[in-house]
Amino acid sequence: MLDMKWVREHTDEVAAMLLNRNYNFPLDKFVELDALRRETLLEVEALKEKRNAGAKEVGMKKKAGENADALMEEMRLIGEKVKELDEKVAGIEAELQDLAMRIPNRPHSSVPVGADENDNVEIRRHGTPRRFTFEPKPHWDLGEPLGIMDFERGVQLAESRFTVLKGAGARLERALMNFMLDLHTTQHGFTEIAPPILVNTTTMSGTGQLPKFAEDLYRCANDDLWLIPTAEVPLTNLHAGEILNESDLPKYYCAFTPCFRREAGSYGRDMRGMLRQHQFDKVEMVKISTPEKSYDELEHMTNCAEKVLQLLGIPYRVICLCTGDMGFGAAKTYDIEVWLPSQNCYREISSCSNCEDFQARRMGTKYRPANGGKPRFVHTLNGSGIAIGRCLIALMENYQNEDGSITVPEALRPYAGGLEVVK
RNA sequence: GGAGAGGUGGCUGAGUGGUCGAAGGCGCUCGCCUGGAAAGUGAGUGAACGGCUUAUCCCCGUUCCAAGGGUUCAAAUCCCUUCCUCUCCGCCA
Repeated sequence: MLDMKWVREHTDEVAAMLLNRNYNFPLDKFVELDALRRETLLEVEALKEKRNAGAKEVGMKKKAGENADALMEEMRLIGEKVKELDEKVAGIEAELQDLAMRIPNRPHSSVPVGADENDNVEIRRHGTPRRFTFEPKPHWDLGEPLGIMDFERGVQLAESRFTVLKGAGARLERALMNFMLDLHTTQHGFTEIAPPILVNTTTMSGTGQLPKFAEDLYRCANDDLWLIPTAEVPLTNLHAGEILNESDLPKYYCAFTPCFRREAGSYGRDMRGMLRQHQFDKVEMVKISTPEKSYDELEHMTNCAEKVLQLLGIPYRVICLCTGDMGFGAAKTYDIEVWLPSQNCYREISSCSNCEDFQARRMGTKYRPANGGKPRFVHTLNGSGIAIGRCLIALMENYQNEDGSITVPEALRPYAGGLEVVK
């Protein structure tokens, strides 16, 4: 959520920002409603002031043994008017709040302006895609013969976009999880968290998944609970409603969790294999920072995600998303894309974003500056560190051998019981 | 799920209809005291929204004692609903 005052005083800038993001938003209605809110508030507050003074006077008269009937009647009438106006204000505020929650974050000035993914800017590449002496297979043609991936049974147990991992497939999934968690906790200073995977509506709204993106989420119909689409949600909300001390910052959290996404609107895309699943595992990183440090923290967090791929020896590139391709709550986003030989292109495996104070304002997370000033909103960052399912795919495809076996990267072997080759 | 107790400021803890944003204590900030520190001592110490304003300073107003609703001229205090915590019982990985 943006600062309402700022929006009010910078409507031109907001309109331009919405345009850059390809966003359709009724800004005129918002401005109009905001003015009406203040106007009505002024009216009702004046009446309340009168009523408060009157009530006090009634008290004093009664104590003095005087008759206060006329005054009480007058205050009763004011009370009725107040109630009426209070309801009006509440209605306006609810509508205004709902609108405000649907305005996307403002991109940082360093973000390239562009319409879609074609305007994203490549920042750097690492590793050289391997030159195969044979035709590299897609992961589904590797996984099924090896007996480590079962797509049919995934569908049978749930529906399409679910996969069963078996034997070495499941083992590698678990190895990757432990490898990434150990790296981030022991080398990068993150505190490991095991959070709830079901969260309530307030939590889901804090990070911006609600109210706008309910269609993308799985919901528990009998409870006010939703399945998380990423551990960003519980991790970032860990300090919702709190005022932290500056000395407590920055906070580094990471967690392994399954993630659940309905993938509404992606019918037909990446239907084969397990590139795009309704359920997938991920190690997520979250940072809570002061505004001054948040962009340095973004660079560092992106490096932490890259380190995973570097150690596994998988080629990747880092791109900076343009204004039109960025997510709702992000002010700046780096995507990390891994090389997939079967597709002959780079595919997203991690997304690292600085949300600045966008989520903090929704959650109510502030910090008290060390110099004792007023509490300020923190900046929040999140990044995949990294998506495990896609990492498994990338590993399989990049490390495949001509006979269909897969060499396990050395860095992973200690986590896979010494397994060197899956065959 | 059943029975009971309770949810007040950064913490602790008073407050059962009126001048209570809320006593006392702790903590914190500033000052005094001290060679310095402790102890002692004096003062201060919440947030949101709106108005005023060059100003996120002041000042003024409104709101906030788990959340939402109700009663009343007036609610932290009375009533209802929900949520949460604790104790006991039941159930359970």
